[in-house]
Amino acid sequence: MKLMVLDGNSLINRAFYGVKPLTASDGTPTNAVYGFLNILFKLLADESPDALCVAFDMKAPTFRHEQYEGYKAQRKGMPDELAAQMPILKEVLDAMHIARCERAGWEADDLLGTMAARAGEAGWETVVVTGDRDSLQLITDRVRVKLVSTRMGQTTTREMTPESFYDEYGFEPRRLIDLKALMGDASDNIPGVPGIGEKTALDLVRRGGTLEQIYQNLDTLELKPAVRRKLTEGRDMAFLSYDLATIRCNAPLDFQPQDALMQKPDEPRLYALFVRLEFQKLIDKMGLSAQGTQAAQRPDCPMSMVTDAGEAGKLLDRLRGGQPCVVLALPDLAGVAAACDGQCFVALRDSLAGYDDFVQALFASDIPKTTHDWKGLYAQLLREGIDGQGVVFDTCLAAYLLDPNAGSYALERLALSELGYELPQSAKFSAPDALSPLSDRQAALEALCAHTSAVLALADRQRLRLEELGMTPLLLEIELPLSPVLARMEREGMALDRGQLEAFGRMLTARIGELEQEIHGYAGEPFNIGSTKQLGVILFEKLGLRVIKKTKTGYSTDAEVLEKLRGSHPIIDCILEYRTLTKLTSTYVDGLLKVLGPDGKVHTTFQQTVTNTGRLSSTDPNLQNIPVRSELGGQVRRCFVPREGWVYVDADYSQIELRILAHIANDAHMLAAFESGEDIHAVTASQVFGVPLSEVTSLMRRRAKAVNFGIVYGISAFSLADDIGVTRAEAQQYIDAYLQSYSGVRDYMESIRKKAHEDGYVATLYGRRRPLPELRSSNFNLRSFGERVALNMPIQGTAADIMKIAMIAVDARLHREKLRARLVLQVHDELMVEAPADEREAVQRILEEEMAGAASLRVQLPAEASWGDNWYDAKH
DNA sequence: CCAGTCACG
DNA sequence: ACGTACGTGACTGGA
Repeated sequence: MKLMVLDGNSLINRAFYGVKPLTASDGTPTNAVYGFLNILFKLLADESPDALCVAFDMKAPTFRHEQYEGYKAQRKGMPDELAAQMPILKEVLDAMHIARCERAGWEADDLLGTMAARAGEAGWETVVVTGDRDSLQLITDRVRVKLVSTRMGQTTTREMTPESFYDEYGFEPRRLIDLKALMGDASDNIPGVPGIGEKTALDLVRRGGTLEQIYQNLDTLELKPAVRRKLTEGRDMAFLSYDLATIRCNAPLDFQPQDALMQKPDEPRLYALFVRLEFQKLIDKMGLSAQGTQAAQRPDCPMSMVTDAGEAGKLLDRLRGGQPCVVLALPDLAGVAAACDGQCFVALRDSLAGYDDFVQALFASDIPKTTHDWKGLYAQLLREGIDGQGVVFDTCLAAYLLDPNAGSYALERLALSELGYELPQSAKFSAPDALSPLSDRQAALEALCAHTSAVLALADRQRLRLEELGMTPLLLEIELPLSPVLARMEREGMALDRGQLEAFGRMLTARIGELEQEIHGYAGEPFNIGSTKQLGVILFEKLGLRVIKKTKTGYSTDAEVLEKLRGSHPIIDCILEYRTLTKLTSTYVDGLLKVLGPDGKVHTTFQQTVTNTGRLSSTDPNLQNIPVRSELGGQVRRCFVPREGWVYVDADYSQIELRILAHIANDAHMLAAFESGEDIHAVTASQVFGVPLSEVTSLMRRRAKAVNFGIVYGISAFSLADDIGVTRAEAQQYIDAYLQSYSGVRDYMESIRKKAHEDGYVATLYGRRRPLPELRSSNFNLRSFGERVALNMPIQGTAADIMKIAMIAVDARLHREKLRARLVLQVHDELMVEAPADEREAVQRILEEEMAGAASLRVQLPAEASWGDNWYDAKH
């Protein structure tokens, strides 16, 4: 039988510092509880113990060792955000029916030791879980200790047994007490022997054994005189420290391991708790539901079926000019639901004569409508040949604007977190067979109505919030009008020359085969080159190459490492080429062929609610990362071809991010540099290196370019040095010189940091926000990350806003001028249009004008258009 | 399902 | 003294 005991304080501490700040909507911090539970679930999965108990420290009314008053007196109090989560964790554990253990005046590790001892007497084995190395002294044949550490949300546990302990320390676990008695422990306020540090203490314990023995043999042990003197003088301290360091296994517990047997959780109670804490992932994972709880009641929403043309007409009249109604559609537009005034009307294609007319009148009109995922609905309408209009609000886009960090905007989730009630799964009505005669049609329609009315309630709340935050224009003038543009781009797609791509693939495959032979030859054995684990063994163990960098799981073999190993073995060049080629085949050749449709085109999906900065992203396939930087990679772009007689017209912004930085920082020098039309990196080089523009070398320019990038990303000397291969001091000099020249940028960097700390968020020129809970973290790394983001997001985000404005304008102008040309792609600072050859010049002009004209800043935002018969040529 | 790697801006 | 650049998505191998 197996007992698992957890050090609650230690683990929640690790979780708090290791998991990025999370709060429920009401501001309750939840990250530590969340992190703790994740650790707990992982442990349960790994160990499946028969019994489980979590121990907590409890402050003693008086100090435990009054002889030494300093003890624990100065241990730093925990931060408020952590303290607030302790009672929550205990509540969760209670709801999970997990035993807890605390005793006034006893620390968690004493309780762990005591429980482990009792379990041992009862013939059980014990797994002690903690983040604290002190507990390693508890290790015996029956007691293992798992050491947990968490960083950046990743939890790693290391298991320590008597053997592994000995391997690491060179003595038995119990001797850890003697070690600490000698060297002390600042974090636990154990004084130790003054003047004895880790090195000496380790040596003493390895050679001398217990503290007792060391002092008995003080005269015979071979010791430096100074050490002998310190030991003699520090004798009292040593024995006091020994007591302090000893985990006491005699806490007054009447504990038997059977008392802590695993039990089923109180599901309704746990569900309610998790809803309050907004732990949707855990709710899903544990399959919890509201059964029997009093979650907020979903308001009733009476459903009426629209079954004849007369009713349909009356409904349309009622909707015209009224408050915006919520519209949701079934797959293939098999039915639509429209909700207003707490009522839900449903029309189905198979039960309403004149359904198509009704749908047309509803959607291709200015009847004011609210949607949830307007891009998706617009695409559905397009497939039916309807040009959707009149959408004045979208709860999915609004939720994204209100919290771009949230990750998912599924209605079920939003209803739970914003409205406090549970919604039936949308699969109930959106599954392919939801309306088939075999299914519960009534249930499906009721679920649809429930969703519709949730959108109605959600929209009311979001409207106010957006207004308060000044983001209404962002929704109404940018995101909402962009959705149809994106939907049409996706539908348009881009044609691929299948034959050419396949031929390229065959060429790559042939070469990959050769390389594989060669690599296996060098290695002296066949192995899987794609496995970093196997590759690491070959390179660093068999061939004995230098280890440059490690990952948390083993040797690093990334391109940067291999680049440094170049020349030390011919296998390296082969591996680099192998990597490049396999990447090309698997991701680009095979990957694109896999999603190439029967129409000979790939149709990407533009994600409008994914990034934290306001950019778009592209999936299935991702067309925003098609190779361009390498010659060979360019072959893939050559396979993207417009239809016969058409061309691709491509335009990109020149240095949009640096220009936006110049504007936001209002930096006179940088503005002047752009005004002059000179090459910005060269100008920067001239400033940083203090040479006339004409004497800037290509090396200087390259370094200055890296500085410019660094500034936009929230620079540090360390990373810059790493990037351009100079010393850290040199990199710092460059940065200093840069900030001296561009003092406006320097001031901006200072003021945006300050403002971000004060406000807890940053924003773009157009008011798009990114909350930065990281800035309130007591974790240095997280906080630094927050500060870099604070610098970068306004720049990257403003560029994204401007590009979106340009897309809407380009699209509108192509239509207005009755051109056949259509937008097909956006790659952050680049737009591509497919145009009939005779529209080419007009389209070039439109792209350049609308992109440059999308914003008026203190700098121009020039865009340059070019064209070609394939994507590669269009860009050059 | 995660880690490592690498493609893009 | 910390450990480092911002934003994405797809593929592979291996728990």
